[in-house]
Amino acid sequence: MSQTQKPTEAELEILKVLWQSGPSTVRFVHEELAKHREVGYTTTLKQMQIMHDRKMLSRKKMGKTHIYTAQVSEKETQKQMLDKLVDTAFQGSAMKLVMQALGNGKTSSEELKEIRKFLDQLENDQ
Amino acid sequence: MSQTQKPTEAELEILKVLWQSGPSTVRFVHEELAKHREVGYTTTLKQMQIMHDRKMLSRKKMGKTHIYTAQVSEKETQKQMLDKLVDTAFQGSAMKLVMQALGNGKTSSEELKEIRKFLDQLENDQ
DNA sequence: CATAACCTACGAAAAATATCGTAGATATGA
DNA sequence: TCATATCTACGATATTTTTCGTAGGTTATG
Repeated sequence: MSQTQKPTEAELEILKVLWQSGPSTVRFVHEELAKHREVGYTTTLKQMQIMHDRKMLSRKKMGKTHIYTAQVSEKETQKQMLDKLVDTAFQGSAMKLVMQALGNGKTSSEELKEIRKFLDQLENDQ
Repeated sequence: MSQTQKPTEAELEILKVLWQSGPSTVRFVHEELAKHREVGYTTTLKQMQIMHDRKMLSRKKMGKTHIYTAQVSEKETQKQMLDKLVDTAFQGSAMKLVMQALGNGKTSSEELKEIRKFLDQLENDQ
């Protein structure tokens, strides 16, 4: 049920691309990464091969290239990272984390409304 | 203004102890860590010495031992880690993160009320 | 067909983290 | 005073993560 392993920094960046854009070639992922930082093509390739070994990515041969697909779910990963953060940095209190997250003023009032609705649902379920 | 560096895994565990218990000796921190996992005393010592070198901890000699104090603030670190998480795993949306954080049903209705109050404040401020 | 433009696989090195052994200093107390 | 316990400092080693060079294959193009 639980995730095999927590992704490293570099792995997460790759997953992020795949989550956003869906199944992709190494080339594509690489170009996305290269927009933000200096990195060699073979670095990205190797990274993705390793992730494939670790079953974090699946792949399928299409002509001469491979199409990679994320095998760890975005939701699961989010949950895992979040739980960990709550535990290590927020002494187990999701509330503290939430307040900190909202406290920077970057969340629009539309989004705040959404959250309110969500709270309503939560309380009804109890 | 911003933090010097993001703490590593092991560093965070040490900081956590110091945040919770205040200025402490290596011995004390070590015993706390050892409650949760196998680790040698000199490992903790070395780790804390390195953190001292990196200015994450200050220290003061008391008799033959040192008393270490966290020099990075809990709030700052939380904020930094959170921002990063929002950015890398939640596509920049604090709302998504918040919902995920609250969605596991572990937050009490008292806490949910608190959050509601907090939302009120936020919206008033706008 | 030759050559350029891609692609993969593989191995290895570099860099960052984490771990621990040993030695020497200082205090404790039998 | 001598043995024991507890610290620190230092240096190495181990482990994990990140990076990239090189070789060899396949496809597209002149």
